[in-house]
Parts: sequence; structure tokens; C-alpha cells
Amino acid sequence: FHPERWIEGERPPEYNHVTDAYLPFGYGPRICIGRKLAYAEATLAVSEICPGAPVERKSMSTWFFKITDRADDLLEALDDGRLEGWPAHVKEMQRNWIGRSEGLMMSFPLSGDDLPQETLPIYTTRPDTLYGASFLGVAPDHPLAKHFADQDPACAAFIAACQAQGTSEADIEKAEKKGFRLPITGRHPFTDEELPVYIANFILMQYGTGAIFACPAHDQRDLDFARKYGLNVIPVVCPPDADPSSFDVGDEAYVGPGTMMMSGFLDGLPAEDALPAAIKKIEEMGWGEGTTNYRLRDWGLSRQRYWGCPIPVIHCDTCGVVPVPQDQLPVSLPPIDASEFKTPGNPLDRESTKAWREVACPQCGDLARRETDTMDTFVDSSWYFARFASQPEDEPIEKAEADGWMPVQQYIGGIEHAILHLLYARYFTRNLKDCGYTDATEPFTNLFTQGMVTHATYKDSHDGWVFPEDARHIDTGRLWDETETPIESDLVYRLTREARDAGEKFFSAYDAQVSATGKALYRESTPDEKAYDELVPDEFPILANPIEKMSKSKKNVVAPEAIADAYGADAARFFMLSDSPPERDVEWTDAGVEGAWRFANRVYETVTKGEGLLKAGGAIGPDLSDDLMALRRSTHKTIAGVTGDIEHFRFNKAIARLYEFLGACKNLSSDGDAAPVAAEALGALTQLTAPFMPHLAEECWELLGGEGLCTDAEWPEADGSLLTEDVITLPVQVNGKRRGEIKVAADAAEDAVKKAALAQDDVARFMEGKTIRKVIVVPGRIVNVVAS
RNA sequence: GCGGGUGUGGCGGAAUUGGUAGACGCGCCGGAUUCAAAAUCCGGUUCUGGAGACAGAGUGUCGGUUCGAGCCCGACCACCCGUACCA
Repeated sequence: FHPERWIEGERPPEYNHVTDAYLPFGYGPRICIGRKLAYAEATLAVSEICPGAPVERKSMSTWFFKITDRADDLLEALDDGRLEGWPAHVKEMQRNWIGRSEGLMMSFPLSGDDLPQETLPIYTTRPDTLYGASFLGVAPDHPLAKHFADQDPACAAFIAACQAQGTSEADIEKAEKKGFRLPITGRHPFTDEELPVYIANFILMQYGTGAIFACPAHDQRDLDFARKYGLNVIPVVCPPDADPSSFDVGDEAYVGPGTMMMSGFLDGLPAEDALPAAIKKIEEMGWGEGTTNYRLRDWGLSRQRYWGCPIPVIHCDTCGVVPVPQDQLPVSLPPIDASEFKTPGNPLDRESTKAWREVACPQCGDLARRETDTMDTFVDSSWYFARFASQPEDEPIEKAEADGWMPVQQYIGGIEHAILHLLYARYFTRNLKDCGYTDATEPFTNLFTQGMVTHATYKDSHDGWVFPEDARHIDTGRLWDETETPIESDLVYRLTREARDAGEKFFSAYDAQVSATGKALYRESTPDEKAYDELVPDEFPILANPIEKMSKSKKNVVAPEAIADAYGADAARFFMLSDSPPERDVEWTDAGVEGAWRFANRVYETVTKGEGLLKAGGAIGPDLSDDLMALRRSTHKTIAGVTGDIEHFRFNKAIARLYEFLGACKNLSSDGDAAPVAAEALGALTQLTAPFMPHLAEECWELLGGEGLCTDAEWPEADGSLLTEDVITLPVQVNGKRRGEIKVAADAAEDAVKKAALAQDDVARFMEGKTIRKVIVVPGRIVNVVAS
């Protein structure tokens, strides 16, 4: 990102969420688009103008990427090994999002007066149940519905009612199935029966054709609808364990496998065979064909706002949509006054930007207009990695250069990007490949989804959020109401007096139900003690709420500056890495940071004991005492362990090892023979700590007299011969329960180990009066004696 | 409803992938130091019984496989995330 290209000015408040989420201020208009790539984008965009685009739009078109054209490949790559380095759950989410289904697209011939169309195309995944059809349905915003709404006020009213309740989530949950009967019918392909046609509120225009045939016996929604309007319910699939002559559905549609019945030529077939048979028949009759349908929809990339990358096309009355010529790219946004943001709508459509908008058509030279829509920010994030791989930013991507880096070996991001960003990036990379910019099809070989930082939240009794640092914990307290039942909350906290004095929000009285009595708000000590405490008048109870993702509105963020001042940036980083595995959320706690801070101090103190040792040098002697050998083993085990843990993203485990190793270094001596051993240990401690506490490590490095920067020093390597012990401790089990342990040479023969195990006192004690059936020796691991 | 995931001490989490369950940290308890406190250091800390050595139980529940199961298999329960009148 090039700061010199940012636009100076005030951040428009209504675009807060955009700038917060993705971009440094003003990044949009000058996004670093290579000229050639921008041209490719324009071409892709121009080639597809959505036929069903809403017409109310001010600008002349709505721009889509035809991501559905690549749905199959995007789906297949999830399973064919190209994304082996991705977490299974992310792949599963993408699979669901693409939502491929095999089915039948067919048309029912319509009869009735004043028909706007002769047939009604529908989509179904259950053509096997066609004989169970009892009505046809269309979405409220289906063209057919609109046609009749124009003539019939009742119909129009029904549609309006559907649209009014449509979006509210709470409504959808309990929404009743509702329908409106149209004065037309559709002819059944197999039975020639005339089926009634309804507008139904549960049909979505966006999916399939926005129309269905309904088989109430085998679809719950259809059944609910049929029961309400007294329509036929004809079971055509009989469950394996049911009697076909008497099988009927009650209020629950049967969706399982079974045998076809009441289904003419399909009778007796298993449902899974009936499905292709029905499709084949419909195809032979010429009424429709088997198709694949996707839940995935095309990617609408145009946004009616100023902050975004301009879509580089020009609209000409004569030539139509014309791409901006390459030598005029990138298209820059016109500078505008900050006051333009105070009115809703896109400033690019206003009088003030007319001079920018009106340009000569690149083809005929007549007066034409620039596209005023800008791109979805997801467009930018879909290919930035390729841009980084080939610089400079105002030159086209150089394929050879890009392929030197692409695909990204390790991508790290939050789970919130599991679908949109990661799918768009995969799609875009395929486009880049087709345009000849890279050979990669998949952008990210390995994906790691890290967790978020969460923090406790607190609320006062008026539901106001309270800063965690203002909550003083009373760990023995619990809130009770007058009848002595615990109030739904955990422990009691009180707003500190300091916070209140500083003007922090607080409430004047606790819940009326409690404070009416003027006492008994909490009690200290154990629940079986009946002594209640009065509230201290100037302290106020607040309640702990769920631990949540840090958010300014919930007041549970921590200020990085404050943490850095109090504990240092190293401690904050160290704590976050140490507490949880990185794919999980970390709960931020002050106590945790303090622990990290203590560790930092202890490391520094320990290293002080070895001041100058690295500079002094000196070889490690051949005959070391047991203690020194033990320290060396510990050093090298830690090197091996931490290195492996870092490679596998197990930072919390790496840090646990560092704590352990610090304990081992605690009493080291740095005299005589011990000096080189101490130097080795402290040098390793410093280097292994460096990735987590870089500043501390550099201090320690200097103290030890290391050369240059710790960061630049070669990573320590573990000596394999020091990773194993000569004498090992083996646990001994009797019948699977641990009863004792023995010390044996690491390379002891099995017989010797058996002998030692059976001779062990505790083991012998548990075998008294028993016969040994078997002795299992797992070398280096365990001995199990089976006796009865 | 569907899809995915997770269940281990008071808490965050370890467990070499079938081999000593609870590493390490937080918290808590005890001790040292201090006139006192904070800080620091040392020790303890799964539960039950026992002064103790020790014994018994124990990884959401029930069952199975195995010399041996937190880990594998079957059934269930709970919670979390995603998603939805997707025909």
C-alpha cells in the first residue's frame, strides 16, 4: 500500500465500517491496479450484464462476476486434493455455500384466460415424486404473480403482505404458510390432471426458477400448505418397513427412502432409481431436462458509493458499454468535498462530479458517461496477493515473477472469511490464470484460521456496558433475590468508587425487586450462611456477561498503548500466544499478561547470571558432571521441542516448554566447566524466546555478549545424541493399572525389563496370590503384567 | 431442520496419536521475607477416604473392541459455529 497515494481528508462517518474493516483511509480510489489487469477486470465485467437486474438503479447496469460458471471447479477442487492444506470445516462451509444439487428443470403447460406465458418452468430435485403432485406454486415476486396482481387488487394485496413480512427473521421462524389461488391451472405431464396454481409465501424467487411443483406427502412445507388449503396429499414413496396399502403421512412429510407406489410407470422401483427414470421420461416427452442447480449466486460487484475502485467502463449512447483504454488506466476518482458525504447516495452521480463523469467515448468520440458505480472491496482482496508477488504496482503482473511466489504457501485469516473472501479469491485466481497472469488455480495452498481475542463484558442493571477495569471482583459474593433464589448471574462485581468518581456510567439503584427492601443485594461467604450484607451505599453491583469478541461498543477492548506501558508489548504478545492454541479464541485477562510479565523478568534475571558468557566462548568439556549433562539434555530437548512446536503453530506448547526450561536454568552456575554449558543454555533460552518476546531477547542477547542481533543469529540446532537418556523410567502396570515404576537402561533387553518389573516391590505386592498370564513390554514406553 | 465442530481439574489448556491423564500458565491454599503491606521466592493444589504411607474413583452419558482407551467402534446427551422456507 502506498501511503503517498492516500487522499487527505476527514473520514466520512457513514463509511466507518468499510474503512475499519478493510482499508486504510482513502485506499479505494487509487487501488494499485496494474493497467493490464484492470483492463481484464473491465472485460470480465462488461461481458456479463445480469438480465434480471433491478431497473430502479441510477447507473446503467449492475455488474456481476459469473462465479457460477466456475461453480463446478470450485467445488471439485475441495475434494480432489488441491486443497489438502485447508481445514475440513472451511471446505465444508464452501461446499454448502456452493450448494450443488442435481434435479430436473421442466415446464408445465398452463391453461386459463389472459396468460402472460404458455408454460410454467419449475425446478425440482424430486422428480420421482411427480405423481404425488397436487399443486404448482410461484414466488410472490414471480412474473406470473405480478401479472395477475396488475388485474386483481386482492392478489396485489397478498403479494404486498408477503413482501412486508418477508425479511424479518423472527417472522420467518414462525411464518405460516400462506397462498393465493391464481385463476389458472397447469397440466400434469403423466396424468394430464389440471393442477391449481398458487402464489406461496415460502417460495424464493432467487432459487431455481422461483416456481415449484408441490408434493405434500414428501415435503414438509408443501404438506403444511396443503393441509391449510385442503389440497390432496398423495403418498408415492412407501417406507421400507410400512405397508403400501395403508401407508399415509400424518402431519409429517416422509422424506426417506422407499418404494414407489401410485406412480404409474414408476411403481415398484426404489425411489433412487425412480428419480433418473422420471427425468428420462420427461426428457423423452420434451417437457424438460435434467440439470444441475446451484445455491451459489453470481457475485454482484458494483456498489453505489464513492469509496471504492471505479469500474473502468464508459457508457456511450452509440457504442454501448466501452472499456476504458489501457493507457488511461487506472481511473482515478474525482476529489470531492467532505461535505458531499453528508447526503445519502453516491457523490459520483451528482452535479459536483459531472466534469469527471462526462468524457469522450473512446470509440466514436461522442460525449459519453463514466460508470459511477465502484467495486465491492472484495474485488481488491481477491487478488492482492498476486499484486504483491509482482511489482511495481502500476505495471501489469509479470507471469514469471508472480509464479515465483504463487500460490501463497501459508495463508492466515479469521474464520469469518471462510466463505466470501476465500471463495472469491479462489474464483479470481482462476480468472487470472485464464488471462495469463499466473499458472496457479488455487491461491492458497495451506490455510490456517486463527481465533479471535475475547474479553469479559460487564453490564449494569440498566443494561449499560461497563469497562472491565472498572469492575471489582467480589469472588465470594452471589446475587440473590428476596426469596433467596440466586439471580441469574454469576459472581457479583462492583463498580469501583474511583471509576464512578471519574464519571463512569453507573446506576443509582439496583433492580427494584431487590432494592425495594434496601438490603440483601448480595451476601458474602458460603451459600449456607444466612448472613446477608447490606450494600455499601456508594458501590454498585454489576453483572458479568458472556465473554465476547472485543468490541468498542461493548467496552471490552483493551488499549494496546496502556498494555505496552504497563507490561510491554512483549508480555502482551507472549500471553496471547501462550494461553490458547491459535485456532481458538483467546480470552484476554490481566492476570494472564501479568504471568507473561513475570516470565519476562525471570528470564532477564536468569540471563544476568551469564553476563558476557557468549562473548567469552569456550568449548564444552568432555567429562561433565551429571547435573551439567542434565542441563545440556534439557537445553537440547527444549530446542528440538520448541522448534517443532513453532513449525506446527503450537505456540502455546512451545511457551510451556520455555517455562519448563527456565525452571531448569534457575540454579545454573557459570563457573569453570559450567560456563560453556551455561552459555549454551542461556543462549538457547534467549533465542527460543525471541520469536515470542523479540525486545527482551535482544536485551538478553546483548547481555550475554552475543554477536550482532539475536534475530540475525542462526537458529539453534538440537544435538540428537542429547535427546535420549541412557537410563529411563518405565511405568509398570498390573492388569492395566499403574502400580510402580522401574529404572532400566534405555537399550535393556526385553527379558531384563520383565525381570526388573516383576521384582519391583509395589508390583510384586499386587501380584500376590496371582498367576502371571502374560507380560507386555512396549520398549521405552510401558510394562503391563497380566495376572489373575 | 441441515452441515461442521467441541466436550479433560475452580479456569485456559497438555497428553509423544492406543501406553504414567491433568504438562505449562492462571487462580487458590500454606510457608519464607517484611514493623506491616505490595512485590519476590519456596512448597502444595483432579475428587473421595486417611494424620500418613496408601487405597478407591475419574476425561459429557451408556455400551463395545483391547493386555491397556481421553484417543478406536456403536448409540445417546449437551454446548458452540455456520446456514436456511434452497423445492
